[in-house]
Amino acid sequence: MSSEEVTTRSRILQATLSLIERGNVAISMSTIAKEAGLSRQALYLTFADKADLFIAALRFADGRRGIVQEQACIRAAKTGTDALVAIVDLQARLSPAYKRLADAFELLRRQDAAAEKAWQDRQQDRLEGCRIVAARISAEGDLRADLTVEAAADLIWSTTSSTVWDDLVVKRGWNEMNYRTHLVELLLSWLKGSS
Amino acid sequence: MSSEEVTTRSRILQATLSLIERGNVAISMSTIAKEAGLSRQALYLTFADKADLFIAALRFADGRRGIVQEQACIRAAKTGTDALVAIVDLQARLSPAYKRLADAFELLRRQDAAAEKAWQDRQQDRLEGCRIVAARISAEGDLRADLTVEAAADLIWSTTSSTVWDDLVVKRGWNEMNYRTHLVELLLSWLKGSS
DNA sequence: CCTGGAGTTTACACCGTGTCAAGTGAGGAA
DNA sequence: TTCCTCACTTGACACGGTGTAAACTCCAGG
Repeated sequence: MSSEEVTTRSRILQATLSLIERGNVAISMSTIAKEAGLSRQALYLTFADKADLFIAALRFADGRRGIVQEQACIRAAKTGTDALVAIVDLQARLSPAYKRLADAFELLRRQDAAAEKAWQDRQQDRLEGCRIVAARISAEGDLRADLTVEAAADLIWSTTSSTVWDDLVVKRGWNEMNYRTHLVELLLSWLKGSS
Repeated sequence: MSSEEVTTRSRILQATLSLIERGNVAISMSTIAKEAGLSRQALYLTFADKADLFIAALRFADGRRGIVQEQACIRAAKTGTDALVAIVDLQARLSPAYKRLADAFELLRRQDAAAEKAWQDRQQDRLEGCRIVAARISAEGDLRADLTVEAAADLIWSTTSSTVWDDLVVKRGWNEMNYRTHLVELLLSWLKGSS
């Protein structure tokens, strides 16, 4: 179970992620096979189908970055407000790579229920993180009285999505600094409420 | 040029939109032809290719709803703040149909430059609307001093996207009322700024 | 009458996915 | 050494999607 072990499986996953991260959008099984130095058929010896391969690639990518560890950092923040900053921060750092993965999954999700589920599970994890932070802010008395923790979590979750990141940073050319400060301001002014 | 005229072209476009709005995601030329009561080849007599057809369908949909008229309503609002409410309101009403169109375009945009451009043009129109509203809010002295009109417009634009609407209303089950009040609060508290 | 336009059928080339059958080659066990 | 097995290769196929082409039908207008 050494993480450095080079199995055929890991070579395929590496090749897949390499293609995804290179921004190559239409990725065929042939392309992946070529990238991994294998025949197209060899992919089907390890993975049931394309969706199966991509789901494995998703988990592989999550494992390679320390997603769990990153999320622990959010939990370790001193206050709920700091945790919110950490969420925005994490999103600013991870979104470039995430966006590519999301794009690669876009086609597959519509056709394959398992791929859709894998993607939703991942979103669910992020939502769970947002919920915890919203609960902390509430517990610390920083949440406007007329907001529920649920509503706060949902809105934090949706505004810190990689789609919004893409709109602002990629499409509108914001730099990372602007993204972080403005998103934190946006959410905090709403959560704490004073107007 | 009667808008009620039933040409082959309009029958094809109707059929296409009907399939898109029915939530049918994988739409093939065969399916459209069947829906329109024509042979698959007939589609190619009117449209160069699938992207061409979908771009026409996009414009057709925009024309059928009075998009231009709707946007005039935003301009007609008494204050910049009212205009912002109108934007959120419009988005709440149009997003269900928009989201379907966006999904149908998702696949095409990656492959066809013209389809990508048509979609971007449309996004650009909405951004332009946000810019005008941001400028009005600024002119009326309601914009926080440390915010530029550009930044305000960008953030209004990205948080009122149909993706955020989908996240909140479809995925998180918000009702229209919640979506509208919370989004307006979110944006106004940030724009006017007091914390 | 006959011509052209709109639409039809049938066929093809090309590509992507997924399956199948037969072959190869290297390493381990007897 | 021989034999077996496992991982992998090659080549073929069915299926479905896009886009092109040729030939046929049908009908209205000159």
